[in-house]
Amino acid sequence: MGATMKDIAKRTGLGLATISSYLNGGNVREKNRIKIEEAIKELHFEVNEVARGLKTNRTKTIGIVIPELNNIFFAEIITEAEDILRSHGYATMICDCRSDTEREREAVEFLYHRRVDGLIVMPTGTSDSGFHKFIRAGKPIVMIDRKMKDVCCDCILVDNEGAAEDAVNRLVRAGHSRIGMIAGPEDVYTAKERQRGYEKAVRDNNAASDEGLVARGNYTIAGGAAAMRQLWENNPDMTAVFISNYEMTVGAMMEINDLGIRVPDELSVIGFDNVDFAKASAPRLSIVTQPTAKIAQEAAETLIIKLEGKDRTMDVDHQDVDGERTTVTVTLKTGFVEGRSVRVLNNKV
Amino acid sequence: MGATMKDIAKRTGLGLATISSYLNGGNVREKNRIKIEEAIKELHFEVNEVARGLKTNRTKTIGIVIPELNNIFFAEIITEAEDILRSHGYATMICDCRSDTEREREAVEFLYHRRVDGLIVMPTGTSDSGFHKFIRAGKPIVMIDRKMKDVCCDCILVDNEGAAEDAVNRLVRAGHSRIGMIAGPEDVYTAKERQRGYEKAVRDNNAASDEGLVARGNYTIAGGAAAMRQLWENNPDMTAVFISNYEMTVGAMMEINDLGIRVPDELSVIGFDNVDFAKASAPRLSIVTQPTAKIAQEAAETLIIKLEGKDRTMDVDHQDVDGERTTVTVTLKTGFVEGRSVRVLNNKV
DNA sequence: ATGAAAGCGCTAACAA
DNA sequence: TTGTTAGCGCTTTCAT
Repeated sequence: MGATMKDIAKRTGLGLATISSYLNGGNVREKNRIKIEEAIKELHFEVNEVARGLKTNRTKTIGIVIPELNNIFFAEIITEAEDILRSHGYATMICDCRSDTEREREAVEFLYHRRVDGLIVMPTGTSDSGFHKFIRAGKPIVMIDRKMKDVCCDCILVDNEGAAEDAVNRLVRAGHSRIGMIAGPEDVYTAKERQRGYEKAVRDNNAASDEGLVARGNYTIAGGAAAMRQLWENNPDMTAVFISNYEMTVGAMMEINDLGIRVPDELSVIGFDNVDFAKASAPRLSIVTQPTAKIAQEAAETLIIKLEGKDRTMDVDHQDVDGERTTVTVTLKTGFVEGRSVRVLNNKV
Repeated sequence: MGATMKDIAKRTGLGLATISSYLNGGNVREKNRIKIEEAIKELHFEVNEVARGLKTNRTKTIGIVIPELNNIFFAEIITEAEDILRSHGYATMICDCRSDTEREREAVEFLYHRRVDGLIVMPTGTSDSGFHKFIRAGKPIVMIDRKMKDVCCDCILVDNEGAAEDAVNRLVRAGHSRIGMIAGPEDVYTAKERQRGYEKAVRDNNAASDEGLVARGNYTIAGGAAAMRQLWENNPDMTAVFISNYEMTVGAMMEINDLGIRVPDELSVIGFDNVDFAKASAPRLSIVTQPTAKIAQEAAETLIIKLEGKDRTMDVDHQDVDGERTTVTVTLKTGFVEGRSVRVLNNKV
């Protein structure tokens, strides 16, 4: 179909190596450069990245594995990461595994077959879904949001514990002491951390710490709604609630509306993650926000450095005990957007 | 790194062709089949899709170009499409062009270089962003959501006009006659269609049709908010409003809350697209919904048929005047989710 | 059913 | 700097 380097060589009377050198930024005599450029234009030549990939054993493609693409938190990260990667010449193959461990394993396998150069993963399960294959092949992995003990790779995390602690502290400073929490699944890394932050703040402030004040919502809308109802029914004296992810925030708000609970008069609320949703709620919700753009940026750049710097970074002090390159764990700070969903009960503030 | 077909050949004492035949589902003597399978297992052989792609000139990869990935409507479509494509062995390369025509052109170019087999596009601009290259190369394109006159490809559309008309008719049947609309950008296909539907319904029902009843919100949250304010201030007698996409629905709700407008007592509202948001609003919003899964399914399947059926479908009655394969345009029906945001003013219902 | 060999479009080592 | 040549791992004739 399209013209090949051979065609350019023939057309210009030059050798293949010269064309290749030109295409890869090597030195070519001015005169020849012009000839080549003319030929390229006339023949509509475009490098065949597939052939190049076969030869170099690098596809310039990154695999991304995420739990849910139609989840604003993940989608924002992907958007940004894809943008950065593409600007560096990397294509991204995205696989949505619908929060299913088995699908995650399949996706990793699929991407391995496709010979992607590296992986960005927000792991769903706690077990190795085939990541070791990549590690063994010397292909870098960056994990986002969750950390896995037995996989040696870079991690970009968020200070979930601190975020939850801060949210609860705000409620305490506003005078609340019976504060509920809608927690995520017990087996999810971020959920555990957020719950730990809540518990720490409750403890440190001598706030009420009944078991009944924590309801589990499983990070889903329906779960958030059910948890909200449960909290409300079991804790007549609860004056505030902290909801620990976006989906559950949506679900809780649905339930709050259905139950006719007045926010913040009857119940103060701090939610999670989605500024737009928070603003569109009545009243505007106070929420913890995650630095999605920053996460994506760190992930993409970490990966690119590993990929491009392979030759340079092999000196001794960049290696760890196993002789592998050192891995980095970055923990980013969360933000907070003030709304009108927290009632001030006293003047401690 | 990994084992190649050659290794399998050596190991089994068979020829390359036999291995290839086995891998591609050809006939292989039982005895040899077993030998091959053993060797594959022992050597951890995995087909190199890159090499295969170079040889066959098919990468088994589909490019997807969308305006915004962090837009729930598009994200839902992508999720579903990616799933279907992957189950057929196709990888997807997603490019988010941030609703920018120039970025869209770059993305199409990028994907062309990557030699993707086909394209799924939700076009941002009105001009050909390099699609002709694909058409010329015989690579199929499926357009979603918007149609472009000068690009010959399959289209999966939604009955936007009908959806808007239906929404307004519902308001009319509830007794409203001064109905506002928050419209999208003048140059966007779907926006024009939705506006046409509104206008048709207004006309057919002899409802008020002042120019001032249509405000333009540009499909953004901020735009929706501004448009809502404008409508409210300029139309003291307006009793209902139809908002024609999701982002503007969010923006309008923000503004409605800020202005303290009571829904549906003071203003009836019909929004667009996101069921979760609609349910989490107070009161629950009535909205037009789009069949995202169906759209994705139609798009993915249309593309796969074109791709796999290339040899079979070349008979005469599948060709159009240009000698190209016929193109299909599918128009899907929208749905409607009833909330509590429409006040019934009479008993026409 | 199987083997031998050519070649997809590119890069890279070596020679000139 | 430039040309020659040998593969990268696979599919695909063409024989056998």
